[in-house]
Amino acid sequence: MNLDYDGARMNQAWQLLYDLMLAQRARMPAIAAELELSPMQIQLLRLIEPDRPVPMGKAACGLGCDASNITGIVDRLEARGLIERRPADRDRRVKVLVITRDGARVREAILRRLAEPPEPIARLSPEDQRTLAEILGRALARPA
Amino acid sequence: MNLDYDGARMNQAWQLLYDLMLAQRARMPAIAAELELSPMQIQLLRLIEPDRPVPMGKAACGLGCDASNITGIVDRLEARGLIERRPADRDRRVKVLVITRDGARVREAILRRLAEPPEPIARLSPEDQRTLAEILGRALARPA
DNA sequence: TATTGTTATACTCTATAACTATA
DNA sequence: TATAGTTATAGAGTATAACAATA
Repeated sequence: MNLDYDGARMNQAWQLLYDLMLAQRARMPAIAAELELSPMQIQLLRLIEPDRPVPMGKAACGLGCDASNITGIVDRLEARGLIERRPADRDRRVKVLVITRDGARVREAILRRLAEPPEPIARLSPEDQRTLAEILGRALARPA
Repeated sequence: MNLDYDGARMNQAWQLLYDLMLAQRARMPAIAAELELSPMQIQLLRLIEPDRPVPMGKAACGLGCDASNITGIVDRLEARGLIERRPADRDRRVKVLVITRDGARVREAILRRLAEPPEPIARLSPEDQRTLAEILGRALARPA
């Protein structure tokens, strides 16, 4: 696709990354469907490590959605027995999310599935993969 | 976040890319809000170049959604005068989407906004950016 | 018969605002 | 008062199935 505008051009590395991201984004609904979960449910399960309770506020932040949304997402996962709400010890306003044994199994499947690199990346030579990891490591090393 | 599972490890380049994608994905709703459009509406406008009619079926394919969804997305953009439906010449079942003059202006703003690389990429040295573009170019060159 | 786009339906995600129970 | 989570509401995206017009 032509992404020119007014004669200027998108930073080339960024444009390629953007294309890759679009391709990957298209993969997500399919992965979600395989696991019989929605993309947001997958994202949330990914966030909750076993024996690492996550306050709902943190979960909303991690999913980049409003606090009012997390309620429904948690409702649906809890209804399926994959996570549980528990009152926090010190602050009784807070509820923490804990992954159940069933949830942990589903989470393993999610991580396993997401760990598969998409075709374009998997195809790269070992050298290119190493260089890519180095550069991206530098890019992400210094949090803005 | 720890993405280990069963002792194995996500391909490192892919893991970094994935993190970068999550960060970028979080940027989208904000960009959409700026332009007073939804993410899908932005995606569709991006797809329709001026004087390049796009059949609705192609649009659905480009957006990676079902044919039944494109109807509503087009409805909302058409209601705002940004695109138009027109019957196709040869096959009267087909409708093509054309961007209006107003739509083209909004599209320019979208492309301009999306062209800004996210912080982590923008910070990279020119050499790293060049190398990154080379590697990603190789990755995407050979369509699977 | 097959295909394109639409409609009807049902569910998920989304933000805003008002509410509750705590702090 | 301020904060964490909930509820109510309204809008947008999602897939499935049934449908009309056309091929």
